[in-house]
Amino acid sequence: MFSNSAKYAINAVLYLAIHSKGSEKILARDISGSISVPKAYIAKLLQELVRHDIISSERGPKGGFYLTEANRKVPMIQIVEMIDGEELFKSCVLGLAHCNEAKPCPLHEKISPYRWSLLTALEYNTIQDYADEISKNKSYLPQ
Amino acid sequence: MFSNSAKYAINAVLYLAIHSKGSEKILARDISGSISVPKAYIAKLLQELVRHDIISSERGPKGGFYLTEANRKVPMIQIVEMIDGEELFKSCVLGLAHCNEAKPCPLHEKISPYRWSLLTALEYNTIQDYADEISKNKSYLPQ
DNA sequence: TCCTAAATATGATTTTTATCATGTTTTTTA
DNA sequence: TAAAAAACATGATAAAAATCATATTTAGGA
Ligand code: FES
Ligand code: FES
Repeated sequence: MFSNSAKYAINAVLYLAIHSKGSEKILARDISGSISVPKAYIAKLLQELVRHDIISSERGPKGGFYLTEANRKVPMIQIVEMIDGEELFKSCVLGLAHCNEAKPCPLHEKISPYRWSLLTALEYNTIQDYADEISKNKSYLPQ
Repeated sequence: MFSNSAKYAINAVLYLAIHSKGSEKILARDISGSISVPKAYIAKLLQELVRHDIISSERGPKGGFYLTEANRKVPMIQIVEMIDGEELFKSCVLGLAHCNEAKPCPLHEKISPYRWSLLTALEYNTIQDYADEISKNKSYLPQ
């Protein structure tokens, strides 16, 4: 479904959302440990998330990663699309040029309503929305 | 979702189901051309499908690939599992040890209906079922 | 101002997946 | 019984994804 990188990025961002209150900063090292992804790997992903304005960072001692209010309002889909691209939900599961209502592949009818609802769930729910669910123990993070 | 190999295999098998009536055999070369996958690549996949009793073949001149009645009754899921493995539908999309109803990850609720729809569509429908839909122009194959 | 701790930039390596190639076996047919 | 046409087996190469490494820049604090 998602690439490893996309999974890791989602985990990292949600970890941040839950653990960095206000301007409290979290180190790449700590995120790495908590979500069990090698530091060098997650660091690279975090840097790209910063470049795309999905999370925020500060360098130097006392630096680290954190989320602004604006960051918290970013829809989840942006994390996925940053890494796996926009085609993920738009391409046909069997390889038709584009998923096509008019000339559907054999699996289209069975899956597209559910696929569409997944897409909208990622489009209309923000990082904060998902973090809230975790805080309320309605869902859990890996580890 | 599926690997390229799995997509190709599904396409190849459905092509076979539609074009090989009875004991009529289809060449790897023809399948390759029709579904736009390099011959050497699809040939390798076809051979593995034969080894798993999902399709049938005969060597030599007048040889080729075809489907027995038994082959036509094989559920689609077998093609996918042969190639992408059984974990595809059982593993958590965010990396929890296993997809878990009791302790779900933040995306579980959103994604489960999609995955479930895909899984059941593949488990409860046979190769022939899908071929019939295509023959009745209710769905189409790539290209 | 200098040292240190952090992110950042960049690129190298490894692993996996996708693709290509080539020789071997089987079977039909002349 | 020889030639040809097909699948089959095996492995080589290429491309992409995942992982690791290292030098640079920035900012805080002594
Ligand atoms: S998923 Fe194949 S056409 Fe929509
Ligand atoms: S728990 Fe993550 S997909 Fe079910």
